Amino acid sequence: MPRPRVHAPDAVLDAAEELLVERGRAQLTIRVLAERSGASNGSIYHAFGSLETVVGAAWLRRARQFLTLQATAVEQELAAGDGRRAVQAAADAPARLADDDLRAAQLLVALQRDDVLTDAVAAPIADKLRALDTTLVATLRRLARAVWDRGDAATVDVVTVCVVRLPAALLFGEIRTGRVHPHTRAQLAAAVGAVLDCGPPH
Amino acid sequence: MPRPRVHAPDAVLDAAEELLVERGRAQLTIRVLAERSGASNGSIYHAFGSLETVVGAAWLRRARQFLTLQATAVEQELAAGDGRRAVQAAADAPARLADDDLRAAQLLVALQRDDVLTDAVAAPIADKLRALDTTLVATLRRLARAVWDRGDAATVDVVTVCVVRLPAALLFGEIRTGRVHPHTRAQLAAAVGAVLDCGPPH
DNA sequence: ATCATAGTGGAGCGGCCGCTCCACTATGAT
DNA sequence: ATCATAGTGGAGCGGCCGCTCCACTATGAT
Repeated sequence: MPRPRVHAPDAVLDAAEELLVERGRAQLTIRVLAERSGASNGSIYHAFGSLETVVGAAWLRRARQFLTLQATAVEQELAAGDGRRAVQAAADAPARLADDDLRAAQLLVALQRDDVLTDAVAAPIADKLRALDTTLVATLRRLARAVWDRGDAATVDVVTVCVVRLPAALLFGEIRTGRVHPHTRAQLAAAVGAVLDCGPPH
Repeated sequence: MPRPRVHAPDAVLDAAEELLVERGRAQLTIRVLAERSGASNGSIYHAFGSLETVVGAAWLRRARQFLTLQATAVEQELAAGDGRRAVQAAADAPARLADDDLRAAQLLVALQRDDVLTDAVAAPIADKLRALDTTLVATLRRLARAVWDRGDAATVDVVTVCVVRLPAALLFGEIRTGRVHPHTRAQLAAAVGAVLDCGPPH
């Protein structure tokens, strides 16, 4: 009964993604997005409600892609029974994503979770973004149990350092420039191993 | 012969520092800075020329403080002849700065070099900021030589990972929240050791 | 043919931004 | 006393922002 869409929402997200990777969040304005995507200001607001919702929805697609890839890699190593290697695989996941789909990795590197999940993100997208936290924490706890037979806060913190902080330090810059060196991945695996060897606080 | 200053430029930098730590760069506007520092819009522009110059000058003070502390720690370990421990000391420098002067560390964590050194920074401050790069690279090369008797790009890159990237990953979040745990410093030392053991690419 | 309605396009509102402009002020030199 | 001048204070300019508003359109149902 209504007029059909002429701008697919996904096409707007694609344009937003390009602009976020090329120019960063601060340069993504509704006017630039309208020009790049071909959709008018009015269409974008009708479909999404706010610019931050567009950013949230674009990020959500890629974060899901990443977590799926990461979970697959983790399950594979856990099936082989090696908790330590599972943590290393989880840490290496951003590098694997960059191999598979550089733009996906570049979007996740351009914008962190807290940059995305702001008050202006519409509830349906915000809820889905928060659901990703639960997924990630579940993976982290699973890894902590695999290494130490414990999934308490202290062990989860150690795994978080290995799987979130160390990859950000070593890989993100190279993903941004488009080339992840094998040597950097080896350094990451070594650093993860060393942090795991420290164990949780006393 | 002229009218004397009623607002010391350092007091404006102090106010800018507070605001940067408390609210971040995006919330630091000339109006907020004028209100907090007590200096008027006109005074601030007369003294600095642009808001980005204020930010640059505030950051410069703290970056110098940090590099001095870091260089002292490095020299001490190099005098003892242990290149590996010198790299670990350099990596630990942000944690030591946080112990000495939390606000200094928080400013450096709130803003990275590239956020500060923009086109709008007045030449005298911009030049001094660029001079810090030279100082840091000299330290990195010195460390590379101490570990491998080489100061080429490949070895300097490894030291950069140890001294710049790993501390950012492990310490910055805790500095932001105001409490650096000893266990985190131990993890950092272990990760630095592991990355050094990898050596430069083949 | 008419109607209800989701979607479209673009003018423009209100607000904040960095910065400019300029009348004015407080000093030391004469 | 007068003057030159570095510094002060604040009004307000021009520009960009996110977002609203609303007349209009293209469709399927009747």
